[in-house]
Amino acid sequence: MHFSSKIIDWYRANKRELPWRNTRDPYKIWLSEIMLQQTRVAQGLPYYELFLEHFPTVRDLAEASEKKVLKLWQGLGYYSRARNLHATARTITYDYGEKFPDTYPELKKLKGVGDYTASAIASIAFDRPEPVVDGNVYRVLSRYFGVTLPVNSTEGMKYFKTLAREVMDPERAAEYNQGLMEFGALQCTPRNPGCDTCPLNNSCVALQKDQVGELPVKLKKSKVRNRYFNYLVLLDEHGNTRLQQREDKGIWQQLYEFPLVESQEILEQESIYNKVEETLPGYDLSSVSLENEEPIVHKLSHQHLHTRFWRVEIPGELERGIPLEELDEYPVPVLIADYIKTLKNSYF
DNA sequence: AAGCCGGGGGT
DNA sequence: ACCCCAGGCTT
Repeated sequence: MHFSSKIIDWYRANKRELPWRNTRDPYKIWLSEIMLQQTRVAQGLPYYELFLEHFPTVRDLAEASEKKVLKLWQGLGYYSRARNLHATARTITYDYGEKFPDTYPELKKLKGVGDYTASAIASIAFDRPEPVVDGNVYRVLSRYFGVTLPVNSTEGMKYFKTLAREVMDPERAAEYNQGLMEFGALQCTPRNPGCDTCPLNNSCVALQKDQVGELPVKLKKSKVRNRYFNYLVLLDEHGNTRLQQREDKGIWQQLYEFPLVESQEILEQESIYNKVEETLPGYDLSSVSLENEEPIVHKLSHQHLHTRFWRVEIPGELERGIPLEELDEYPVPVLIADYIKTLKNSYF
């Protein structure tokens, strides 16, 4: 039996029941694909349900504020996905008459829709014979066909895309694509793959050559950068604090955080005092207290953020203050959300 | 081609 | 500590 047929048979017997598999609505397919970029099904699933509750149609999403979209996205990471999702919802609604494009090249023009996602929507929602190549597919194909080309090199990406197209079943693209990805997620896993029970174990090149553990080949990984964050948590006598919005570069664009002092190394208390003096001239520094002596290390995939929170008690009423009760309306990074929880516990 | 962009879970 | 996840965008 052929590769694609075995994948589809395996899929029919082993597939998970997932909400976006019970629909051909391109809006829902698109939403699920954006959310699942670099994200596990288990992590993305609750967000998918949440978004459909708040935005049943693409128009509902288009008419929402970016702040609300980011708030609902909070915790899922890679926030440019949320901003692009919102922008594309508006494009579909206001420029495309609420109708999704149904071909690969047209889909790929949408913000946040790259090669993978355009292929996924074209095949799953519209039955186009477009092969998808995601992290699962790289792994399965490199092992089964014994391909040692680095999957994240330009040459490798072209090769695997071509290979995926050659071995796909164009008549059953939707099922084949989803089956191949599901197979990678559940059977041909990164570590401890289920080769013993694999329906392809009599023809898998990597298994025959004992190279399952070495495939797929990937090019290096970038180094982790250390950063030192000091957040000034202003608190006035009315229980107001202050947030500021992060700008158009770097991490957490458009999300909110407390006023930030960043430094190359861990700051001495003296330096923080100086910063407070600059910000609030004549301020009584005896009301500044360090919340956590041991920095909280918030780990992103490419940065470690060594973070201290300083509580700054403000006499009277703060300008541009936000009541603590309203803090949860603001989209914030997980690092800030976690601190806000403890802040509220200590305050109330 | 390389770097950047989150957060969580598995090993 | 390191790897991976239904990748895409910018430089």
